[in-house]
Amino acid sequence: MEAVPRKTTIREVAQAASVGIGTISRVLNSSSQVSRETRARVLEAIRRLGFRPNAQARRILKRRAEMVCFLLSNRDFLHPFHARILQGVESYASGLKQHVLFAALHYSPRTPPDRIDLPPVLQEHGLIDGLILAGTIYPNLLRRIESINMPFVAFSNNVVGMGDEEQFDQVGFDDFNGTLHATRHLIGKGHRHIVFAADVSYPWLRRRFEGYRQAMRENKLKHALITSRNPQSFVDFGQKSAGRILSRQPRPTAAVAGNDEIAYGLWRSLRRQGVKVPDDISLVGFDDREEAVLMDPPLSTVRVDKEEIGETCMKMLLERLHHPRMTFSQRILPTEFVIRGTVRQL
Amino acid sequence: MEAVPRKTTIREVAQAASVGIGTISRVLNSSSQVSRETRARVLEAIRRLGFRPNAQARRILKRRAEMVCFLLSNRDFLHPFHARILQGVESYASGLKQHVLFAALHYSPRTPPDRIDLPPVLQEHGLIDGLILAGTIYPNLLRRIESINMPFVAFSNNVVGMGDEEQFDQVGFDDFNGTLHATRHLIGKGHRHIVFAADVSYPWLRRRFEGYRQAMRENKLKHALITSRNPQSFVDFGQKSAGRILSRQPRPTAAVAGNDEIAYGLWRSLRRQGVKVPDDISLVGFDDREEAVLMDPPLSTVRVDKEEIGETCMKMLLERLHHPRMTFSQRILPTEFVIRGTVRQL
DNA sequence: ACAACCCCTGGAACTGGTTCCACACCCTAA
DNA sequence: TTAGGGTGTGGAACCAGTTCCAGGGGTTGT
Repeated sequence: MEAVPRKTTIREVAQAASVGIGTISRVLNSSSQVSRETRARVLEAIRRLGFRPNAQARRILKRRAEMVCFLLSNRDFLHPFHARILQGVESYASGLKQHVLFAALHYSPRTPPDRIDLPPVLQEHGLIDGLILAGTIYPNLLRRIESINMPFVAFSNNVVGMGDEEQFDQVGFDDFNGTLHATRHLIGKGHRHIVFAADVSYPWLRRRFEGYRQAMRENKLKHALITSRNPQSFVDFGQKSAGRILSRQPRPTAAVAGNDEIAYGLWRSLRRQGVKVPDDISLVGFDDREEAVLMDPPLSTVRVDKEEIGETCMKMLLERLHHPRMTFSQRILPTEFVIRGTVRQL
Repeated sequence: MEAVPRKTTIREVAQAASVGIGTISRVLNSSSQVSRETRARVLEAIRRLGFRPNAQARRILKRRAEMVCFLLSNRDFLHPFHARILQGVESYASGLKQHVLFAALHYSPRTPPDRIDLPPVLQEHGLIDGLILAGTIYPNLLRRIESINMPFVAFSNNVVGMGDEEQFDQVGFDDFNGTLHATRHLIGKGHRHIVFAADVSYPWLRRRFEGYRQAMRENKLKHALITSRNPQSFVDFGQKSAGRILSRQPRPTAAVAGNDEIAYGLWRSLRRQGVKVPDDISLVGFDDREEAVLMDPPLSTVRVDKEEIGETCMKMLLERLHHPRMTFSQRILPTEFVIRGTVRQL
C-alpha cells in the first residue's frame, strides 16, 4: 500500500502562526481564552495551510467517537421502511455533528449470545459510542450486545420473544391504537362484518390484532382472524387470505390487513376474482409504505412516521451516552390513520 | 457529560502477561515473530481482562481509517435502488473489515463548488479514507470533493452535465444495451410500432432512448419519443403519457418506458382506460425495482444488479486507495432483460 | 511600590496504539 | 572457540491531537 501523504498538523500551523500548539487547540475548540488578534492570526494560518484537524487524534483523548452504528439485523435487504428510519437517524445525527455507520448482521434466534458473530465495528473498541438496533431483534442478540457493554437503543416493534422484565431503551410506534382507530373508522362508516388478516405469531401483528379486537368488542361486534398456510411472503399471505375472506358467511364488508403488504396481496387477489375495492369490500392497511399511494385506488392505511422513529432513537441514544446510569426508557410514537380510497361508506 | 470509564490498555495487558507492549501489538497483528508459549500467555491475558484494542489509536499511526463514506446526494429519501447499492457496499466492505458511514447531502447544481456545505464527515480529516458518491451528481460537487483531496468513486448513471473530458473513477450500468435488448425482444415478438416514453433531458434516460433508437434503426423501424408536460413524478409522467400513446396513428402495439416508475404510471393509466397489458399493448420497463414483480401482470423489465454496483464501487475505491496514482477507470456493468408478463407475441 | 488578580499563552505530559532498533539467546559452521 | 545468522523480545520514540500547569504581562487596590 502506498504511503499516504502527511497532512498538515497542528504543530505546523502553530509554527506558521507563531503561536504555541495549545493556542491552536483552543482556537479549534472555540474555548474563550484566546485574544481576538491571536485567533485571527491562527485562523488565517489554518486557512492558508488548508489545515483540517485529524479526527482520530481528538477522539482518542476525548474518549468519544462521535459516531453511532445503525445495525440492521436479519434483513436481506434494506427495506424502504428501515431506510427511512436510517435517514431519520442520519439527519438528526448530522445536525449534531455525529456520524452514522451502517452495518448489517445475520444471526439465528437460537444462536447462543456468545456465538453471535458481531460485525467488525463492534469487535474493536472506541470506534462507536453506541448502537441503534433495527430489524428483527431476539433476546440472544441483546445479551450479546450487553456483553460488550455497548450502549444501545432498539427500534422495538420487531422485537421478538422478549419478556416484560427486559429492560433497555426502546422506541416504537403504537400498533394497538393504530388498528384500533382504523377499525373504529370502518365501524363509523357502517361496517359490521370486519375481518383481520395477519399471522399473529409476530408480536407486532398480534398487537395490531388486539387493537382491532378492542374496537370490535367495544361495539359488540364479532371479531374474526384470517390466516393462511405456508405463505411465501406477506404479499402471498394476503393473496391466499382473499379466498378465505370471500368464503365466509355472511360475507365481510371490510378487511383490516396486518400490514400494507398483506393489504396489497389481498387487493390484487380480490381484483383478479372480480371483487372490487372498495365497492364490494373495504380494505385498510398498516405502515403507509411507499406503494400504498400507488395502489389503485390508493390504500387507506395507518401511517407511521419512520423518520421520527429514527430521530427519536438517535435522541434517546445520545441521552443514554450523556447519562449512562439513567433508568431505561421506552417511547411509543403515535400513529395516524390516513384516509385514501379503499374504504366505502355503507 | 459523564466520564467514560477507562478501558484496559495494551500496557495493562503487557503487565498481566509479563511481556513488553511490543509483543502484545505483535500478537494482535498476528505478525509471525512470536513464540507459541508467549502468544498463548498473551491471548489468555487478553481474554481474562476482556481487552479490545482501541481502534482510533491504531488509525492514527496507520494513517488509514479503514472506513469509507457512502454519500447520497439530493435524494429526500433513500430509495430501494440506492438502498441496495448501499447494502452491496456494506457487505463487500465488512468482509474486508472496512466500515461504511452513511451520509446525505443536499445541494443545488448551481452552487459554486466552494460554497457547497459538506456533511460533517468530510469536514474533519482522517475520519474516512474515501467516498462513494450516489444520488444525482453535478460537476460542482466533484469539484468540491476534489478540492479536499478525497479519493472517490461515483455511481455514474445519475451523473449530470459532465463533459467527456471529466476524469474520475466510476461504476455504472449499461443503459444503452439495456433498452437495445429490450427493444429487440419486442421486435422479435413481432412488434413494429413501438414507442419510447421518458424525459430524455436526463442523460441516463437519453442513453436508454438511444438504445431503443438503435434497435429500431437496425430493423428499419420508425422511432417515436413520447414525453409529457410538467409531470409531478416519473409515475405521473407515465400516467400522462398514456393518452399520447393511445392517440397515435397507427396505434403502437408496444411501449418501452424509460424506467419502471414510468412503466407503472403507464400501466395504471392504460388499465383505467380499459386498455389491457399485454393483450392490447405490450410494455417493458427498466431498473427492475421491487414493485415490478408486484404489478399485475408482473413487469418485463431490464434488470440491474444493484448489489453488484455497490460491490464494484467499493472494490474500485479500495484499489484507488492502494494505488493513488493509478489512471482513472470506468466500469459499465451489464444488464439483463427479465421476461415476465407484460410482453405479448404478435 | 508592591501585592493580588485576571487574561493569555507556551509547551510538557499525556492518550493508546505501532514501529523499529537494540539486544539476548540459541544454533550452526569454520 | 569464535563468528555469523536467525528468532524472539523489550521498550523508546512516535503519531496528532488535548489538557493542564506555570508563568508573562497588564491592571487595579492599598
